[in-house]
Amino acid sequence: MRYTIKEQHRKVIVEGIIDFELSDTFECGQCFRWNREEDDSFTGVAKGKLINIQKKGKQIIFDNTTKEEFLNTWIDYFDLDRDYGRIKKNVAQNDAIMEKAILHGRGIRILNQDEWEILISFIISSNRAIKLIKKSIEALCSRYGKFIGTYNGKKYYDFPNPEELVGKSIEEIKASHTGYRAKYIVDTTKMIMEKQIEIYDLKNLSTTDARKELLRFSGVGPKVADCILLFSMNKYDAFPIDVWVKRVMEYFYLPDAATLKQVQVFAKKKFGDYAGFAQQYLFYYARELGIGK
DNA sequence: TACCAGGAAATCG
DNA sequence: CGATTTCATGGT
Repeated sequence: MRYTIKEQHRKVIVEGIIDFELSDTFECGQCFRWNREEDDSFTGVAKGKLINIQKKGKQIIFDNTTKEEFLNTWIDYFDLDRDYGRIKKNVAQNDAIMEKAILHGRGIRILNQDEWEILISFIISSNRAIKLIKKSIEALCSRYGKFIGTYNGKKYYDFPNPEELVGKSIEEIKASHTGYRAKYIVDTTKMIMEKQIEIYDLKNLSTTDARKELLRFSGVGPKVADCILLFSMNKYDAFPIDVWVKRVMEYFYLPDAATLKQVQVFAKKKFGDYAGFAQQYLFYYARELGIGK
């Protein structure tokens, strides 16, 4: 797929990107640090950079960046060189339910996010509402992350790296409203600093082996491990099962009160190597439908 | 007020 | 082993 790229005054204007909608991509549950502005653009920090993105007709405008950064960083981060048309065709098969879910989330792209940030973010996510997860992560960033810049009068901070978190007490971490997960964050940060697990090498392992390693971290269980694999390691056969996905699978495909194992086996058989994409379409669709409330 | 939230760890049988 | 209970905390 080819697009045209123009640069002017710290703005990069791109035409020709298909299968990419900002709200679908930023609100399908894979990320926590992108926020909608009043003009329906989105502002966020990723890769240590602060940008704002807006869609205007056929154009997508990346503000506060350069053409070089777009080519070197944002194409990869937004997964823009992947053919989502082919993915959607494969996931949809002849399933009317999946076709509806895909239509609703037609503009989803699975971001290539930082392993460490996703590790800590999803440890924080366990058993909490998304609004509160975002609140905790922002508190951690503004407290311990580097100041990146200001946009629309709002200050932005990078996600703190392991060096910036290590040595903080459980009580200090708790000040970011993490509750009992503070201990998991402290312990996991220590494991990273001691190089007990090389988080940035795990993507070179098979999904099964990388998952096994992730499960050694404090606060990482099956669901969080699958999120890390899918959202930061290109492991698209991972299928994270949270309360929403479990409910939507029970609603459409399986008996009520299905076990996690049943859901997992069914998803692997039905979606195979594309399970992660299917999961995102289903999660986003389930939340749209409000299934289970 | 009671219940629930993108679950995991500890404990039980 | 698999199944059940406990764990902070804020929103509704």
